[in-house]
Amino acid sequence: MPDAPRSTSNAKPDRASYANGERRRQQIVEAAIEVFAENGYSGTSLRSIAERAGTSHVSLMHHFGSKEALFQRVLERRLALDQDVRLAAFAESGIEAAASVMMKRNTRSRALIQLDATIQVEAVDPNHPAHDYMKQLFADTVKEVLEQLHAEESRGVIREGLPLPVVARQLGALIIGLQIEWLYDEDLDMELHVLEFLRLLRPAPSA
Amino acid sequence: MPDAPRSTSNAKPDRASYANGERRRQQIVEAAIEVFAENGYSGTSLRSIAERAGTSHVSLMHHFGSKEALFQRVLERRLALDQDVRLAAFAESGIEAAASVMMKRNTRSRALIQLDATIQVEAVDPNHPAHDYMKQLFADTVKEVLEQLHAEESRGVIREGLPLPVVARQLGALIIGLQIEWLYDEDLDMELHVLEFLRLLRPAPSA
DNA sequence: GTCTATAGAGCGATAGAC
DNA sequence: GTCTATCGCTCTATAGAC
Repeated sequence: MPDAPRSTSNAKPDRASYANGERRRQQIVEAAIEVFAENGYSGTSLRSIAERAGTSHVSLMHHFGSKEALFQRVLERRLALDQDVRLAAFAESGIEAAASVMMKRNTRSRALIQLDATIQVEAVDPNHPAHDYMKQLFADTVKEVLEQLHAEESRGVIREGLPLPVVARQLGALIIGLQIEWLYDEDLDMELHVLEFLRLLRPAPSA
Repeated sequence: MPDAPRSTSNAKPDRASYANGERRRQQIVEAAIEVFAENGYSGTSLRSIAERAGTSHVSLMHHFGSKEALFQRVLERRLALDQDVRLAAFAESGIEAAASVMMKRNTRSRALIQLDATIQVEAVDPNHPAHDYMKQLFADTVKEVLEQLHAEESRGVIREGLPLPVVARQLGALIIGLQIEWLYDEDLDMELHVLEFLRLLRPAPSA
């Protein structure tokens, strides 16, 4: 998702305030992430988002057309936000380093974690606007992790003979659960718990 | 919370239909579990519960006084529902058998799993009526599991030198995450994933 | 203990002035 | 692009008849 013509900062506004409209929309999406995270889709009102964004619910309707359309923009933004981190992390550094980077980063953004957790559970309903999105995300994540695990296995970093598809799902589920528990207690060291799990997969318990 | 005078079963109704009122309340709580599970606390209306229970929302107000009071009854019932299983399972059969029983049983009750997942996430908000309840439940669970793990360690069922407090939390988080993923795909074998995790803890990978 | 009626508030969405 | 006003709907909760 390219960044759209941005005529702020140093370039002069090339016509009128189209760029300002874009900036406004981004501010609103940012506020919407927080409020949707805290209250879920059905629990969130346009008025409450508008209040946090410093505008009116009519303005939201003007910019996005409907509550659901705004929510879809939130989902897109959320996906875009971690895809760079994800790609960079998984690239070639191994699953431990990747997990480390990802968990460290997540620890820094409560809104994102809460958004994930809230939507994951709410979107269990097949009629929820994020249901298909979420199903796809689960499937993609397991697939990505599984590929990494296979690579690690052939590199000898993890033990042979493990049921890798099961391990991949375990890792995904572990992260989901840890994030929820972390929302109750931010002192929980998510990175540690993930890394310790990966340690269990290593070849020689030669301690 | 003692069980209030119950004049059902063998004692004759000592006056009129007080016992019927109690049965009615139980039916309503049963319906409420399902609806709260599907829509969360804030997403659920008294009218929708009343509809499923075959009565009116005014009747709910009459029996429970408020939406929040009804919700508290739901939480109590949910806790009572698995405490028997929990005690029986954890008693002395070892953590693998306990996990097996618990995951098998959970697989049979979608409403309970969805209720857990929904409330766990929604109650992250400190103002949520189930926030303290949930925090307590997390803490109790980790403590219970940790005790079991210590027992297993001294019995030699699991490897020595593992960071048991971390393992206990991992197990709790794993189950939370698995239950959420299961809500998207009931073919997911939760029991298998938990048992495979416990296998990782065993002493000799002499396979 | 269940009914109808209603209060009082919040919701998503629309219309039209500026 | 933002404003006020409003529609039609749903919500929790209460009042009072039967």
